[in-house]
Amino acid sequence: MEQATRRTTIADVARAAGVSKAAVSFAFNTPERLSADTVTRIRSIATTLDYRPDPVARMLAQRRTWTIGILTPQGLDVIFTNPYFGEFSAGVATAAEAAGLAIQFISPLHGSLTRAVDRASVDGIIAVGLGADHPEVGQIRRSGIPFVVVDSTALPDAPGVEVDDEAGAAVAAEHLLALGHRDFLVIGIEPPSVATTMEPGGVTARRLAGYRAALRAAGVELADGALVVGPASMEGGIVAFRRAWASGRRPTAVLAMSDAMAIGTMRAARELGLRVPGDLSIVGYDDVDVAQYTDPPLTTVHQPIRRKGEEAVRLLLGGGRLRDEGGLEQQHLETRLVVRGSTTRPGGTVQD
Amino acid sequence: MEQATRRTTIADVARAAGVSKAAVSFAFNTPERLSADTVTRIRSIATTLDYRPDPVARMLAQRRTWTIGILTPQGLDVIFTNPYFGEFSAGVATAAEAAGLAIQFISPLHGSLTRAVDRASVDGIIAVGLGADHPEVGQIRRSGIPFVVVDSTALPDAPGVEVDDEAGAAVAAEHLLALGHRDFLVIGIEPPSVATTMEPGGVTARRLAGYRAALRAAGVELADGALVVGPASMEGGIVAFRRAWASGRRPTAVLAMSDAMAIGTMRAARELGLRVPGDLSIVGYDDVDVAQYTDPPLTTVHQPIRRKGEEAVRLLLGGGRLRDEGGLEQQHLETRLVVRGSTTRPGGTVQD
DNA sequence: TTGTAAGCGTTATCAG
DNA sequence: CTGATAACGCTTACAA
Repeated sequence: MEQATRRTTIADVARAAGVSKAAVSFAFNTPERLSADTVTRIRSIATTLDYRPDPVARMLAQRRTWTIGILTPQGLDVIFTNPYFGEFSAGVATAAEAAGLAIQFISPLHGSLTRAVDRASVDGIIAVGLGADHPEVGQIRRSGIPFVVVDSTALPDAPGVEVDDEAGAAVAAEHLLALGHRDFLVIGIEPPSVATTMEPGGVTARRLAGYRAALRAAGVELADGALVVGPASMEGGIVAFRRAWASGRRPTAVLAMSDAMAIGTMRAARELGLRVPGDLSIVGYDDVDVAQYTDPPLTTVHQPIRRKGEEAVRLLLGGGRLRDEGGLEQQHLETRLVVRGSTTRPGGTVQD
Repeated sequence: MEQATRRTTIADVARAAGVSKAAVSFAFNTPERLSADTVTRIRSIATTLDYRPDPVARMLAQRRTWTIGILTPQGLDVIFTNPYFGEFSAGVATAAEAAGLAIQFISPLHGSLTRAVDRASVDGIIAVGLGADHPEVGQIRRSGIPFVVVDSTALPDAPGVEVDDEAGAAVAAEHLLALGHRDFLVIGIEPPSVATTMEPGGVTARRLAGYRAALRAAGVELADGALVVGPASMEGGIVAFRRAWASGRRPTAVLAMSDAMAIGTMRAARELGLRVPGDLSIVGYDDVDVAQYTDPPLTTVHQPIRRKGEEAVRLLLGGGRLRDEGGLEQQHLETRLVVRGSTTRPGGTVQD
């Protein structure tokens, strides 16, 4: 990966045009400061010489990279294949592009997120799903780079965009309860650092609290072993459900904390001879695109994933709308239940 | 997005340690060139001052960005939500991370890919799905940045990684033919630039050629209007199938050029009251992760998506294994048919 | 309207 | 073995 020929620099153009480097710079960045024909002359020469300003030199001089970073504790390989992240990133990308900003993913480098943060050259950071236990936020704070957290109510002292995870979870449980279900299995998300699965403030803990609250209000308790966790992937859903089944659990409904896991559960259940939703009702979380395409289509808790990304960028750029007394900008987005075909009453027949 | 306090520079550390900037640099990059205790002293002072080398300054001085770019003609919003791209990117990311390289997505900026290429600061580029009509490859060539093309047999004079699209397509068609199908609908991919859908050398053209070859060998011709195209998404699949249906086509089997479109087709068919595969057999292309999770699981042409990404990085880094007489490094990967549940004989009963 | 020159924070060259 | 000093390519006061 070696450069072949030296590329044209601003000095080359300046020399060829018989002007100073500053003039060339002006010709592109602030043409109004130059006479019209100097501009055209310089530009035409630049074109001839195939001059393109070196982005790195420009970044150094301006001390701006025109790039925002998306920071996640997961590896890039899981990020890129996870539909939730995909839609979130799409949201970030849309807003970033509109602002002329590039985006860079900051993900553990050789196992170290800290190192990755140091090596990243960005003007701002959007941190996704960072638990309170992650030292990186301190690191970022110290570095003075503006940042916004997403899905991290565990960090109430940082600007961020959130969704009411607990309420969303409660509505999901209430739906199942209303259908008559009493015997549940909840499938939770295991964060990258296994030790912190139940970390207070984590998504898993928040959603679990929501499920529990709704259940309790209906006088039902979650049985022992009625919570299994795994990675937030379809495979993770399969494994989790099989494990629960193997350990003897026979729920009539499952509350999955992500659509991917719900889809995995659907398959695992089917392989076990269960019909969905006839023998087993399933509700997911997120409402990613694929949720509409499963068979049956997935009942799930919708959250505005793309908008989360867009709002995060807006906040980072200083356009936050909400600002509480502490000067903290936070954006709270709504969730809602989308009832599709994967839920029915216990022992109910398959409906369309 | 403004920096708060000025960050510690190498000069600060040098001053505090009473050494030159060069010494500080050595302490981190080539410690063996310094006496052991100078190194420890400098490092400890650096830690105290919370010094972290500025990545941009480093890039400028080294004239290396330690970043490779993934170039695509599609917008980031479609890239990030497309499972094929997701898996490909995951492959690139894996290999890049191992080599200590970051990755950057180069996608049309305000509609211009050319501009995006200019603004990207990367050491090498992996161009995905670039047609021969894209002027960007000329641009990149001229810039002297090393590059590799993927999915672009249209550019035989560039190093690249390919898959035998035609053969894969042929096998898919043969499978359906062997089951007894004679009436087909093929659902093709419409590239970002609509005008070039049938551009010679494009994926659509290549796969279509494969389908046709197999069909012809069996003495069947594709009827008029038996090819519909759309964007490579689930939604695109829905729309395409509905359009074909509306125009009166009643195939017994569909050959979809992407799994996403196959999944969309599956749903559209179901909504039209067709059973899959009973009334309609469907075979996809790619074998993305979700293909295993549809109901029925999707019969599809497998291609090693992640490996394509990994090989592309390897090629870019100069580790290509194949090298033809022209010194051109190319990697040809295999496809294979994966028969799952979405295909059966015409009018056949649903099988498990 | 245009030119000069001082950064920006590193790494690399080359004396000492 | 160590340390000045000059790049690196651009932007931006400040002068002219």
